Amino acid sequence: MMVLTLPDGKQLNAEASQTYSDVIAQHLPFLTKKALAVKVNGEEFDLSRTVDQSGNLEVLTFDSEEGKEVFWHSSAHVLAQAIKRIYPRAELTFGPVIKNGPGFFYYDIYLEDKISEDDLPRLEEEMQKIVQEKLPVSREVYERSKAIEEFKAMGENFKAQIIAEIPEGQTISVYKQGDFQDLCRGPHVPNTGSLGHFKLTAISGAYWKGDTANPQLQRIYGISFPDKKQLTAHLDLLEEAKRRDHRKIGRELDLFSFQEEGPGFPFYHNKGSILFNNLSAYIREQCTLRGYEEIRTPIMLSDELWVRSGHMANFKENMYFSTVDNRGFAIKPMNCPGSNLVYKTKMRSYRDLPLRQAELGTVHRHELSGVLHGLFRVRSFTQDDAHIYCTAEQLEDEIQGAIEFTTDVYKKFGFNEINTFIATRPEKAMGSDEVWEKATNGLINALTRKGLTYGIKEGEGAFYGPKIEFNVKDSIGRNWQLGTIQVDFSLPDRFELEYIAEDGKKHRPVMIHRAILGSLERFLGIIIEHYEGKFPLWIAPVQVRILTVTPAQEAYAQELKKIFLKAGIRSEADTSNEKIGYKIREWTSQKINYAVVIGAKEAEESKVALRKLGEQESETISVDEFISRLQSEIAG
RNA sequence: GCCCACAUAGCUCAGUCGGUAGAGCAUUUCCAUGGUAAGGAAAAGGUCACCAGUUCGAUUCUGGUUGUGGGCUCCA
Repeated sequence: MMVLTLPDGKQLNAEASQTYSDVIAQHLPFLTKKALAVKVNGEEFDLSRTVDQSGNLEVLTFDSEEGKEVFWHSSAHVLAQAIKRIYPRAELTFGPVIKNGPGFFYYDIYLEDKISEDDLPRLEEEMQKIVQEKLPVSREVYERSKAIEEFKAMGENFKAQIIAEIPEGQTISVYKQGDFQDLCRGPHVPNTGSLGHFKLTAISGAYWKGDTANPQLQRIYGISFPDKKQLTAHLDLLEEAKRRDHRKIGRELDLFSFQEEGPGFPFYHNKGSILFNNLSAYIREQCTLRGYEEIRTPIMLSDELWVRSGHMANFKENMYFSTVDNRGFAIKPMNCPGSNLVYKTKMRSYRDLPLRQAELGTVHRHELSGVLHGLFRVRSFTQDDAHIYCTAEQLEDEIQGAIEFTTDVYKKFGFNEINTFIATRPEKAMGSDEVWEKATNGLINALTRKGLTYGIKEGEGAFYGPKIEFNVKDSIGRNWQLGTIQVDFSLPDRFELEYIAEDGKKHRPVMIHRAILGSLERFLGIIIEHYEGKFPLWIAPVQVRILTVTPAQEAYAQELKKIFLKAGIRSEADTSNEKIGYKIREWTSQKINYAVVIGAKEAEESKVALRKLGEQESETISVDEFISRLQSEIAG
C-alpha cells in the first residue's frame, strides 16, 4: 500500500499494482480528461506507470508549466510521426520544447528533399489525423545495443548516434504510438487523443548539434493547445504582434529608417529623434533627482585602454577599429573604461562616495549581420548607462537605490509586471568565492528589502560579477529583458581605482554598472510595440494636429501653432486643400494624441474643436482652456 | 558569419514562359470651398538593388555582391 499526498495535503491510498491513471480515475475523476502525466516526489512519470513509491503526487495538466511541456513534447512526437508518414526517408534528430522562438516546440529532421512552407498544411492535417486516431502511447525500456541496432535498422542514424552518447547507467526509453517510435526520456501524454490543435509556425535550417560543420537539418516549429479556441487566441496574438511591429510603425509614423549604407545603424527622422530626446531628457531628469552626475566620454579611444579593460581579450570580435597617426584606436563598445578614466582624474575621498556617474553613451558593437533586427538589434546604440563607485559597505544601499530607480522608470511606461533574476557566478570568473557570495547576497538582500521576488539564472553572471536582470511584460503579454545591475570587482582592480578612506589610506572602491532602459534604440522599439505607436502625451513626438476646415483658416492655424510652441506643446498643422473627413482620417492613422479642428466659427471666437484619439465626439473649448488641459496632462 | 527566402515607383504589391513595365495609396497641378475616417480630374514618378555571364536582346535565365526577412542556445 502506497500513500500519495496531493499538493493540497489530501492523502490517497494506492495499490502497487495500480497505474497512476487508475489512481486518478478512482480518486480524482474530475482530472481524468485533463491529466497528462504525474510528478511524484519531484520526478515526472507517465500515467501508465504503476505506483511504486509513496510521497507527494502532483497531477500535471496543461494548466501548469510542466504539464504544458509534456503536452508540447508529445506534440513534437506527433509532428515527427506526421513527417515520417509523409516523408518516410526523413531521419529524426531532436524535437524539444522551447521557451522562446517561433513555436513552442520544434523537430529537427535530416531529409534531402526540401520541405517548404507550402507543405506545412499537409503536415498539420496529418498531425490532426494522428490525434483523431487516438493512438495509445507506450513506453519501453531498452538495452543500449538493442536500441542502437533497432534504430539503425530503421535508418535512424542520428537517433542511433544519440543513443550511443547517452551516459552509462541512464535508462534508455523508447516511446511508441501506432506505427511510430522515438527515443525519448518522457514523460508523454497517455494517448495521442489527449492532444489538441496544431499550427506549424515556421520552418528553417539548423545544424546537427548547432555546429555549422555538421550536416544541415530542417527544423519545423509548431504550436499546440488542447482547445481550438486557445490556438485561435494565440494566432490572434501573433497577428496583433505583427500589427505592432515597430519597423512597420516606424515607417508609417516617419520615426526612423535603415539604409543600405549603414546596415544596423539607425537613422532617426525628426519624430524619432524627438522621441529619443524625450527619453533622454526623462532619464537625465531622473538621474539628477537621484544624485547622479552626468558625464560624456569619447566615442573612440586608444587600443591600450581596451587592453587594460580586458575588452581586447574578451570583446574584440564585436569591436570596430581604426588607425590614426599610426596609433590604433577602437570605437567604444561600452562606456565603463571611459567612465573610469574620469574617476581617476582626481584623488577621490570616501566623502565623494558613492559617486554615481551617468552617461548616455553611444556605443558601437559589430553584431553578426544575420542577427540585426530593426531597432531591437543594432550595431550602434545609446545606453542609459551609469557607473556607481562606492565602498563595500555602501554596496547594498546603492543596489537598492538602483532597483528602485529601475522599477520606477518601468512603471512610468506602464510596465507594471516586472520580473527579476539574479545571474550567478559563471564557470569562468574572476574573484574569490567569498567576494562573489558577498556580492550575490548584496543583490539578493536588496531585492528582498524591496519586496521583490526573483528567479535565479545559474552561471549567467558576467565574468567580473553577478547581476540582476529586469524583465517586463508589455501590453500584449510579451516579455522583454531590459535593464541590468551588475556588481564589478574586476575593473576597479584593472584600472587601479582608489579612494582615501577615513583611515587615511588608499582603498579600492566597488563598481556597479547599471542601465535601466538598456539601449534607448531597443527600448524605443519596445515602447512603439507596447503602445502600438500611440504614445502617452508626455513623450509623443506630435501632441496635437491642427486641422483646418477650409483654407480660410490657414492664418489662424499658423497662429495656433505659434501659441502652442510657446506653451511647450508639440503641434503640427494640416492646412492642405482637403476635406475635413480626409484630414481626420490622416490624423487618426498618424496616431496623434489630439486633433483641434478649426473652421470659421472657431477662428471667429478663438476656440478649438477638440477631439481625442480613439474618441468619436469633439468638444469646443477656448484656446486657453485647451492649453491648460494639455499642460496638466503632460505634467502627469 | 551560416542556412532558407526575398529585392519591381516614396509605400503596398501586380507583371514580363527572354523583346527595357503596371495598379492603388502618397506627391504635384487644376476643379470643387468643404464641419470630424478617403470629393473629382490630370500630370509626374522606375538603370525592375548592384556587378558579371549566357543571349541578337536580360528586369526575367545563371553566378557573385549588397541589403532585408525568418531561423541558427533550448537538447534523447
